[in-house]
Amino acid sequence: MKYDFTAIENKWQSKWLQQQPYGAVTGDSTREKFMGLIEFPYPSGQGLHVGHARPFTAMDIICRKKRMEGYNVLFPIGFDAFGLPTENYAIKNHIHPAIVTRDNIANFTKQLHMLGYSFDWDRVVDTTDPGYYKWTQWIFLQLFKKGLAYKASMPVNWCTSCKCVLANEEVVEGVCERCGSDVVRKEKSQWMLKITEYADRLIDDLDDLDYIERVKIQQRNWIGRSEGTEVDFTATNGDKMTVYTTRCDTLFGVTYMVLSPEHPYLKQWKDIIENWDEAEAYIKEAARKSDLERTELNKEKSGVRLQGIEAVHPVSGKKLPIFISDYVLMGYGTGIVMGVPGHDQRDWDFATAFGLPIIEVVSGGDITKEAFVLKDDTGIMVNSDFLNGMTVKDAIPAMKNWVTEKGIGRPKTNFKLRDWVFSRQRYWGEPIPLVWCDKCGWVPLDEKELPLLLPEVDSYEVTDDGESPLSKMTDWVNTTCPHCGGPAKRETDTMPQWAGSCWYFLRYMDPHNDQALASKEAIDYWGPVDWYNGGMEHTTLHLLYSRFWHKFLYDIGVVPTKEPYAKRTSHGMILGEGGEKMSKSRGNVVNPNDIVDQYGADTMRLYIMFVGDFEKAAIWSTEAVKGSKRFLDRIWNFVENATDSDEITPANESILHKTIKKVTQDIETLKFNTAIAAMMALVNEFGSNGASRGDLKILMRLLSPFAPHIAEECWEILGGEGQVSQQSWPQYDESKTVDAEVQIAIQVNGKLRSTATVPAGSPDDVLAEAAKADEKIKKYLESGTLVKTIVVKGKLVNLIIK
RNA sequence: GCCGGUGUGGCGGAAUUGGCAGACGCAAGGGACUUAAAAUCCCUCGAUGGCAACAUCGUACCGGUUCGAGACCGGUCACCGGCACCA
Repeated sequence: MKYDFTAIENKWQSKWLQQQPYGAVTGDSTREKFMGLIEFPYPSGQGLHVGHARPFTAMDIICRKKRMEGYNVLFPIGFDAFGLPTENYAIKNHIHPAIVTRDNIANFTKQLHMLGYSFDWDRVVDTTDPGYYKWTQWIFLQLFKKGLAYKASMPVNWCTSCKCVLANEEVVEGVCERCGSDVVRKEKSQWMLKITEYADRLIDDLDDLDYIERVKIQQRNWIGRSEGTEVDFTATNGDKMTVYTTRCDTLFGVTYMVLSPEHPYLKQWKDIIENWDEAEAYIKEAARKSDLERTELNKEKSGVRLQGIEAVHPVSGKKLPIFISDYVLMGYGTGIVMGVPGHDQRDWDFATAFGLPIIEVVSGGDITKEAFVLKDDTGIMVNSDFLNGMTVKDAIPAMKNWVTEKGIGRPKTNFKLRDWVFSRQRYWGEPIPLVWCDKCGWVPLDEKELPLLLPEVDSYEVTDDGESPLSKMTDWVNTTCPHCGGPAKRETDTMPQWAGSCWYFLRYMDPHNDQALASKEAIDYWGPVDWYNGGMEHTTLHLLYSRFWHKFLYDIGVVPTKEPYAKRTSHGMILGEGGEKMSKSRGNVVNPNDIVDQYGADTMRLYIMFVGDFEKAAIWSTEAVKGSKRFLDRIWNFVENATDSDEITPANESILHKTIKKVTQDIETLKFNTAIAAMMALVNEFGSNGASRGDLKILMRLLSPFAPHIAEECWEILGGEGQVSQQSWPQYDESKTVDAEVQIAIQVNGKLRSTATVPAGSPDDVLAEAAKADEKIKKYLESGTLVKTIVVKGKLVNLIIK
């Protein structure tokens, strides 16, 4: 009989649908718990693609193995369903986004069943379900009550096409991450979350986490902690001009000061600044430029020197010219920079462009050619008063202490991380549960009022002035103040797509709870997530945001752990046949449905894991899928013709133990490709030795996490008890993984000249003798003198002959 | 520019972390079975030379350490990802 994958897969999938065998049991103290997490998908209209199948299959394999090892496994799935594509589709087709979402989720669910994933289907979450976003809103209210959510008017990233603000993390190379349109700075009043308050903890707590190193590095770089010094300069009108510097040792090298064009001093100084027209024109020009233009022009330094005001050096008392220039960012440090052209290349470029003096305060470079920027802190201070003769390394703390004692400065830590712009001018997101009252200011809704439901609107389109579609719903907007009962207006912006995913793993632990986001017992039992695998692209977005929210929930006593995820790994992308990213426009997208139709889900699963190193990008090849199918065909054939014995075939014993060992270890280290290769090698060996039912039953247990349907079917054919997925994970006996005889390499002067077979565990001198006795080696021995013999146990003998 | 990562047959990729380079698979070639094809099974498959046993070369490039280097060290190049005027 042929391997009829369609019939087999349908049979087992409908059985699983009925039995729901993968339910997790909260509170089971008889077994160790394991929570394996994948990033829940955004249910797009295109459905599941092979890019999902890779991480999903991987975690499914891990969880299936953990179950067989006796763990109480929670492997949940859900849908991160708020977001722009759904809203845009809804606008275009005049369908409510909730209906679009429902249909897409139904399609995804079907596809996930089709691939045989062992999710706990009783715990599905949907971020757009009011029963879910009630708690997203609840967490937001707690953030608000603790002062971590605030509304501020500031220059924000504005996508010209989405007509919506973007978080810093959503701007990639000056354009919108989602649509690729230009991003400009726009002054807008926005809800912000104080993630910066957690910056230190977000960095420091990484040390104890089992995250792959590149994730930690990327988060550290993104948060960008820098230790430096603030120094107070003064303006001639008496205003304090505080700067931030990491090189306070160069204080005597300052020849000018620069303000960011957005600096509030500029408006204050309007009447003092004699060339205000010129300054104002520059400020306006800077505001008009998109981020892209601003960085593209970074070779040519531009700026305006302010007339009528100067700065005073805090030590020398010298007058210094003040400039405005867009190379100084308002969002970092103090928005004012001390210009040290001798030792900072940007300052050097600026000073050169404006003909400003360049003073050398660290010797060792040629400051007439370029700034001398130290990398190893070993330069010697010159022209620097009491610092002269010191190394830079010593001068930095010396100056830091000195300015602190004099009261003109202080140590300061800065971060690149900015607060999180949290509001979006969009319909399809969680409503922000706050109202504005002219008397009371921003007032939170009573928690009993949650969820604050999204109202029905006539149009989902943003207004041209960039207001949320909700702003037009006057019935909804106009409300009463929960505090004073007077007239009030609701916030009409919604939360960003990232909100719902910040805490979804907690909801999985207790998804039907209507009293709390999850019960304490459930959180205590399941948390933290034992293993979270996801894409690198979320490292400085979702992963960082959810660590932030979790730390906040820890602070208010909702969760017992500081960190949400104990372990984080990451998979590589699946590229199209030509080695390029899969995309609709390139037409190289592979639809898993087609592969399943043609070869079956088990082949699909096997291939996506066999395609290459899980952590690296891999190129899809529909041609190569056949190899995985052939492997399953061969297994099917062996099962149908199994030798009539439940014993292990002696000739297969050693390779069986080796394969168990290899597969067991490789799953833990994400080496699925070599685990499958090992099983293929085993089946090749069956080709020479034949395979008994006993041999094949072991293979089925190893195979079942990878290819669960065929493994169940074969288990049944082989007369196994129950289902193979309910069996224990096979154990290997180390002593049986060793062959009786091993082949060793014989080298002469480091070059392979022969091989020999010796009994396993032979002592060194036996190996040496075997090597010397080898027929092929004799001529080398005769050609010179043996001066040294190197023996590596069980591996090789190297004869040094001169 | 800065921070990561990668570079191995025609292709995807292995290599116990310093010990037989190319496991496993795809493609290709040859053979068996078949009226034929597909499927399946068997063999070959880094390069060069040789009838052959075998020899020489070979893991991006140059150099080094070592009895021995794909792996370690120094330098160079290429590609991929992230950040990018962060003072």
